[in-house]
Amino acid sequence: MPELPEVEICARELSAHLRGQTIRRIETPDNKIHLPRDLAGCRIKEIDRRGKFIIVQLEDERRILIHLGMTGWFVFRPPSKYRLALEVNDGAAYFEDPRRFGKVRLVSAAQQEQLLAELGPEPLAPGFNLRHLKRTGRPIKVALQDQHLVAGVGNMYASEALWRAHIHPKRPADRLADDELRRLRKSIVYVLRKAIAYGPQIYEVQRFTVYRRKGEPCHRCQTPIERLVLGGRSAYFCPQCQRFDRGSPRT
DNA sequence: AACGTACCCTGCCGGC
DNA sequence: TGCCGGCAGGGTACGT
Repeated sequence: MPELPEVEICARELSAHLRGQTIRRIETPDNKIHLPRDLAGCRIKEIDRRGKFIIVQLEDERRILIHLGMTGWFVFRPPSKYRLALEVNDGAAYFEDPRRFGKVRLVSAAQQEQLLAELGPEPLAPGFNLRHLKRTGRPIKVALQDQHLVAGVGNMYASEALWRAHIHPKRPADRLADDELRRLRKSIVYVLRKAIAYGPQIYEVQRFTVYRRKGEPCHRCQTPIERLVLGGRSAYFCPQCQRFDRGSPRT
């Protein structure tokens, strides 16, 4: 499940292969992806990321906005099945996405601005903080995954960051103390940065402390990890380290 | 407005 | 061994 780190790595790889190149041909075998043929001849100026979106900036100020969905990623040699091929003068990028939840669309600069304006702050940008989460009473994990509140955090890194910060996923966001929010902010930045540091190997070297480890021992206290469903999504946590009724961890 | 839920889609897992 | 139902899980659209 691509979240901020995976999307960041994907964007960097795309940049390495496509930046400065001119589009030669676009192929969209998937009937849910539509890109105009006239993109051929257009030069790719820059590739950026905002939240979980990849932004391919074209020379003519149009942008290809890409969301990887759950199973999307790019490869640079033709795979057996792909939803989009972007051929450039020196190479090509192929969009693989078995579950087809990914989205690709061409937008104007103004449309991009409008779409991405609704995203919350970037966790890795300077000045990032979680003070605004005090304005919602939703469970903290649900709030963290709301892209309007924090951009780029999804199910796995939300669980990982909450474990690291000793905070129960169900705690109402508006009842977190200042030091808890501070701890959580640091934990988010830590888990995201660490994942990005893995680089393209991320899918092979991913090591989770709680995510998908139900029943296995907590890395800190050996208590079996538990799973609960929040906002229709799995939350993994250590019932010992992340008490619902106790704000602060024992240090 | 804010929150909960169904849906999209397909690979994979467990049960029989 | 093989089949099959159900689940996971991003975002979004919709109902309350």
